[in-house]
Amino acid sequence: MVTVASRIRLEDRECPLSTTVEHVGEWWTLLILHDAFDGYTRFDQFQENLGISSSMLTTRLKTLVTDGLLERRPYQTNPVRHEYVLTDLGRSLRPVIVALAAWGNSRLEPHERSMILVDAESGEEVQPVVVDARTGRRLDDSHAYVFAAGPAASDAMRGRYAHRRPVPVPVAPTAGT
Amino acid sequence: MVTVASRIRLEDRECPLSTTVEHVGEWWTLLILHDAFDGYTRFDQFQENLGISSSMLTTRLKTLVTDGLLERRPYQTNPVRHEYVLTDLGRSLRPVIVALAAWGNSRLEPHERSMILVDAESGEEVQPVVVDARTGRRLDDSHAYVFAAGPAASDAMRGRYAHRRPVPVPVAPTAGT
DNA sequence: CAGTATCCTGTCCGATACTG
DNA sequence: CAGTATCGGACAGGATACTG
Repeated sequence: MVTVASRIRLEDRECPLSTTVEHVGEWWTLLILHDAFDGYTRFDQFQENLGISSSMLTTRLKTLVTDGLLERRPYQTNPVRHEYVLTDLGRSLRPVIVALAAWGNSRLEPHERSMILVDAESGEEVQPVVVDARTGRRLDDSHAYVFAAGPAASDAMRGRYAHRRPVPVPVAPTAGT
Repeated sequence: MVTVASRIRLEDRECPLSTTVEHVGEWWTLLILHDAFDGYTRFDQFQENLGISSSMLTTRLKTLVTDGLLERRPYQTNPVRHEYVLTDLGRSLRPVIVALAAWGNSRLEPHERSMILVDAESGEEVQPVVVDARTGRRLDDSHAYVFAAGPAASDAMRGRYAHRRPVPVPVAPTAGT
């Protein structure tokens, strides 16, 4: 019953991963959001920063507004002009963007990084990591945390996690390749 | 000169966000990775869990192996059979998956969640948040942290962050919609 | 400046059929 | 069981042209 219903039918999936991907799955969506986090609000700013075609930008902005991630509001009235600002919901995606960017950076030496996250006051680079809010422990790649069926899990989802064997995450013996 | 070169040319982008999206941008890629984190390693397991077509699964697995996120290795030899296990690089994507799933869950009441991340021993649900590893402070939607040009930033990237105005993240006055 | 409309291409993806 | 090969549809996205 989702309106857009992207190419694979994710509506009938209950995985929260799919839910998120459904909203930010299009490449440009993420990049536009990133622009928004950088303080940009206007059509031409997005267009210039991203090099996106105007037609695509129109489409993506509409989706973002429809999804409630951006709010479109007039900022002048003679010829009416709109700007696009993050909603609370949109802002809540920040950790996702940060995590995504952090992974990209993690594959580079510090001096190779072209975009970093910094403390707004000190200007010092921050190291984004994902932790458990209660314990502060890193979730990283440790085996200490696993996905599991939640309260609202369907039978299918429960079946998925029925396997739960002793070895949670099989890994390749050596590094990559 | 990237081999796959997905539809929009991301190779010429230096944004770490784009880099990540280039690797996990395809819907199935993320979901396959998620399966791998859940301990699944075999073709038919992926296929059954995800409901993906075999041809697509083949393609995606190949990409994942090529990208160094999964390793394909034989687990039996009479008829040779392969399994797909996470490499170190692949495992390093876990925080990204977790962050993505966490956002999906954040939009639901706890009792509505069908998939959660739990402590493997206690079984207690964990609350994934993104923090600065050095200070432990949450990166959330606060204005305390902003993206900035890194050491390797191109002129374009520097230009992008030259604006840095007093208000880092414009927000909608009220909540959403 | 801030878009909309139209055409076109690439490719993601499912469906189906086939193989050792 | 673990895939490969091929077909076709849907749609993201670029390019271009047009509007107030």
